[in-house]
Amino acid sequence: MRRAKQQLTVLRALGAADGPLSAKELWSRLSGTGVGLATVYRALQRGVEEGTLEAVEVLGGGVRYEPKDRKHHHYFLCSICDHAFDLFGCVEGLESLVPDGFQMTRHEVVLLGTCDACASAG
Amino acid sequence: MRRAKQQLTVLRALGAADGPLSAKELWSRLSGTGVGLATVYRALQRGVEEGTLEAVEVLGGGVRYEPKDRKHHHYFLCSICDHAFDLFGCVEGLESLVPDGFQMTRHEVVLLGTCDACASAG
DNA sequence: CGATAACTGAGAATCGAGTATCATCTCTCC
DNA sequence: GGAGAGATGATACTCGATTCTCAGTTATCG
Repeated sequence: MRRAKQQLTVLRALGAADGPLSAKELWSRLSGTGVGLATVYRALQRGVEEGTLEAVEVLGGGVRYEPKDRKHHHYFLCSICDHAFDLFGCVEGLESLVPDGFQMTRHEVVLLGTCDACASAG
Repeated sequence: MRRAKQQLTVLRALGAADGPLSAKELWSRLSGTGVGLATVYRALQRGVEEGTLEAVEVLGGGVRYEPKDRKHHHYFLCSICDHAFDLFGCVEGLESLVPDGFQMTRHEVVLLGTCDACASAG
């Protein structure tokens, strides 16, 4: 039986986000709930172990986490607020970039720029 | 006048590489020359300040450096040897991924998999 | 050669991210 | 209510990357 109430709070906040969040980012969204940073890390670690979360690396520093049930997608990283937004869709023609003898198993695409909110505010 | 002999050694090694190198990676390629890690960092920092080098972030951890004179390109990151290789060419259709209100100024593409050497060895 | 400023390597110091520890708290089951 | 496992928050700690410090070295110019 799972009694981890605070961890659920953490996972719920992560599920509600519009993109992958870092531990710190997630923690700051929980200020007011009294959840400690250690608990955030515990929830994330556990989620990854149980296979419900995925640790992803976008540019711009550390690891971010998001629910694993999402389809293949990429990210838009806002250079002002440093938040990563999920994008939908993908691109074609990646195979043609692969050099002879190399085997591509995965690809990542990151778009950088300014998000809606920051563009309006700026 | 520039008298930094060791720093030139560092920059030359970086220029000869087939992709961006991290400070450590670069340093290990200089083992035998007696160049210290601090000097590698100094050369990189100076190169960036002078505009001849660029600090780039590929996935897989830290910052890597490469000469700034190279054209727009992307990277292939080998998950075995963890080396990043320059790729030539780019992809189309990125604009269609950008959500309304967002402004894209840059993009990064990283292909992951196994490089030629590691695939043969594996 | 001799003075000076730049450069160098080694190791100490710093910084941030993530982890371990521990005393306390709280479910759950009886 | 009481016992015990699991959960929690604060904080100390670890670890790797980078920067700083300093004493010794070296290039340049006269």
